[in-house]
Amino acid sequence: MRVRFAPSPTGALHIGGARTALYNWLMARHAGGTFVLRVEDTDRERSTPENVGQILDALRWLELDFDEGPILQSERAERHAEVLRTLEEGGHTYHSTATAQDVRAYKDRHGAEWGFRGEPEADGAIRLRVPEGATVVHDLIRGDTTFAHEHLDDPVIARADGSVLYNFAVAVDDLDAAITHVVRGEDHLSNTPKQLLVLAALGADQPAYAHLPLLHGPDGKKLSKRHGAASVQELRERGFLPEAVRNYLALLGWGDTDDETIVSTDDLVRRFTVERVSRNPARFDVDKLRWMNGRYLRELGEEELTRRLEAYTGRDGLRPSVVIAQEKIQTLADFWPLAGFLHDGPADDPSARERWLDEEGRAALAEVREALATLDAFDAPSVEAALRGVVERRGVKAKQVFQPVRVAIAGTTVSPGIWESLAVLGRDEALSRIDGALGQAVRIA
RNA sequence: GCCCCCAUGGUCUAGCGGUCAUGACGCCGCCCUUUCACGGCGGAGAUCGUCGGUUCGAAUCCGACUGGGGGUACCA
Repeated sequence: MRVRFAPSPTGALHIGGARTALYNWLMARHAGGTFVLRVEDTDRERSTPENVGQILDALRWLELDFDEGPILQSERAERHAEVLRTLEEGGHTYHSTATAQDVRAYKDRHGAEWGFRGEPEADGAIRLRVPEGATVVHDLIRGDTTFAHEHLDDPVIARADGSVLYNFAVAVDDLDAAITHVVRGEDHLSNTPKQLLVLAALGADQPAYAHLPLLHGPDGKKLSKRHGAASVQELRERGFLPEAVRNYLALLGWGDTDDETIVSTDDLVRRFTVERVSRNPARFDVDKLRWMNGRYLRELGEEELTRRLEAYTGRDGLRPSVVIAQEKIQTLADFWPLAGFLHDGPADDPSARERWLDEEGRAALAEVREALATLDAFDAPSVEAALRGVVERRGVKAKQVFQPVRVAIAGTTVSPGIWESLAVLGRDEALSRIDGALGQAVRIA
């Protein structure tokens, strides 16, 4: 099996493209085949080297390694010209100066359902002669789809200057790369007969096809940069893990008879078959990805999670705070807002201070300060015992004591466990923050 | 307009002629509990887009319609 991923570098790699890449990669790894990367950069206006770099970057981050390529379509111009000549010599093409308007006029005359047939001219663009009959696309996901040739326009396969167009180039490139399975988005289904016609004119065998349903945004509209985390780049910035993204994307449009939702990449490779890909378009649901990402995050283990968090935040010495914060975050991006106070001091949340550092709260806080100052060991169990002692002595609800302490050291009402946090801070820092809160609160009051 | 694809709770998905229609996210409740989470338990939520047909029996097969999507470029 030889499959390929053939993005056009007209922007960042979006999750739709990422999923297509993933499915191709899974197929190749499942079958022990070859995964080829080809860059379709023949769009002279929109393709840029920076975009090519972005795509390679995205694939690297997703850990979808390719075995051959990247093949640049733009570097195959000579070969394309050669094949074009073969087609001309075989009488499969003709020159035509007919424009889009001419095609429309033709349909006005003959009926909208009839494909355009031009008259051969001395020069102009090159059109492929569509023969009589029909072309059947045998799709691994959708079954057979028949396209009657009479509805198909004679497609332009090369410009007047000889530069070739997409439907011609893909066919030739897939043929030359000996691609056995063409797996791509459903937006290509309607163009497949044109490519099949090129192959037929060349007398070549056709590869197997599989057209994946398209991905939509959360609002059901087409996915774009405007809607949610649409690009791979953005997913990375928002703190998602590549392994979670692979799992999520694999299940977005593919299902097993098995009910498992968390499926490791190894298992995906083992179980994935393109025949089981769904025919329905799917919506990208960030909430489900977040949930899944949290699952993966916690499975990483403290050491590895710390490594990733340090790489993500660019900070060192995070291990202790990672340990106490890990069960409360779903993405790498969630970490700092939750646990940053352990490193950079309390956050500033006036409404939290107002709510918890009132007279009552300050009194509790002062008593906590006493208890903590005289503690022998300053570890989580000891701190907990001390705080609970204060609760008991004051005869109040636990939160009447704990929340003021939380606000004092974190600045907000949301944080990791309170005694774990105190222990991570250490006695000196903890007392100093409590003192700070007491002083500050007094000034406010 | 023309050609093509698709249709199971809000979202993803199982189902392949006979099930109380599966599981997950999300949502609600309870438990756990120092906040928020995590975890556990339970719940609400689907006339299987509509209509017709085939059949003793249709989510499952056929057709029409409706809705959504894609293509229709000298873009990819």
